[in-house]
Amino acid sequence: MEDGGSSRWNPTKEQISMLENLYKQGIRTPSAEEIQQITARLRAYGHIEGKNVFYWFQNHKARQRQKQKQHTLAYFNRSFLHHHHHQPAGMMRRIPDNNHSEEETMFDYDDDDKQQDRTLDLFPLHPTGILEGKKETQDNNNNNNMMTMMCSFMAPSSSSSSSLSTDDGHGYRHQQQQQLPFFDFFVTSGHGQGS
Amino acid sequence: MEDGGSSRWNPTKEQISMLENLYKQGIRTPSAEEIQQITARLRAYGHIEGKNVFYWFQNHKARQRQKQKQHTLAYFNRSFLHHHHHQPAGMMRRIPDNNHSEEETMFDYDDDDKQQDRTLDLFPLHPTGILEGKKETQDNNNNNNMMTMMCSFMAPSSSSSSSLSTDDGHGYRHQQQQQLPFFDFFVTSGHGQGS
DNA sequence: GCAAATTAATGATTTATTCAAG
DNA sequence: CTTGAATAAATCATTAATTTGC
Repeated sequence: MEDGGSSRWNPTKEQISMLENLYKQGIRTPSAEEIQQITARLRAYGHIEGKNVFYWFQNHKARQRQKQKQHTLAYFNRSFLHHHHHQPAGMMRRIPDNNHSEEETMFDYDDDDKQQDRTLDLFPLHPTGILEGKKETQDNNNNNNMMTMMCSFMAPSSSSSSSLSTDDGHGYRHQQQQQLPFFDFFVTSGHGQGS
Repeated sequence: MEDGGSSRWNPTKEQISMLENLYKQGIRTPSAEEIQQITARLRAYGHIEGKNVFYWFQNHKARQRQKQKQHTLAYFNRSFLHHHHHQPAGMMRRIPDNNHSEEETMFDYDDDDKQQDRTLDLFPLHPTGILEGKKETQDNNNNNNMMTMMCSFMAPSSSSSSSLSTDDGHGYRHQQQQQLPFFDFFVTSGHGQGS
């Protein structure tokens, strides 16, 4: 398959590179808006959707973490095997022979809860000045929260695709692909953010 | 608070009852469309959104499972304490004194992977005949998959709320509530399902 | 009876694990 | 074997039950 009906996103070099940059800059769990903008930017380099960005950060974070864990483990082991517990007092800092330029230095990857800085303008590229007048007036309308957001977009769709009881007459439900979708839901009637 | 600005969904008796019925009928991980319809139905009994239905099934499934595990454990223990390993040859079947009408019988709750039947018309109520002509032509357009679905609804929103680099000028990013949203993403430009 | 204090349920989010395409 | 995609497990947080002292 060329690129058209690929079942899974295949990021381009540029996209990966930019995503990694964002990651290095501290982005871990981008918000809805961030994902939107990131996606918009990366689209210049190839087909991409918001979910891809979302997943990418999920996976990258997780896998960096487990890589980190392994390295820490390895370090401990090696440390013990060679010159047993001669730690120079004060938590060790770095894997001696770790020259990977990708990982954060030992014990230095900030987990989400650690109030990471994220001091960045996400793209060192032409910042299209959009979205300037945004104060932190998050007081009432922090509809950053997806769900809520999505809900105002989708309609109950009473006549789109599959029926609630796709029965086929044999009493069996056709398991289309492998399992059931995912977190597929959303949808609410127009209740807005009443009151 | 009456019901207006509650931060979390508070299901009514009827809603819970109906959800439990659906669960008993075999629903575990409803698809996007199913959630939509379920939500629509349950809305008759009070405010509710798709995500609530989604979460409810997630939680209920998980918690039934762990309840099940505990019961199984309890059974094993009791079994061993009273008449040690005198299993009548052929995996035991049922907890003798288990009269709960809620749980499935021992070892009988079907996990998602077990090609559950789900033979049901979700609501024993007036089945509104909607969505009849639906063949299992899921071959190409199984846009059952949210993500994809959502993506066609939302626009890049280049001027809605927060900026990508909400910098405030101090180089700090305002942590508005407690953490970052959730699985907030979606959004793509109109790429449809162009083959 | 009735609130403040505690505990139990359960709705909502995040993290870990698994599955499968390339 | 890497990694995108999806689900399940663990966790957090808020609301309802329940208890307790008055």
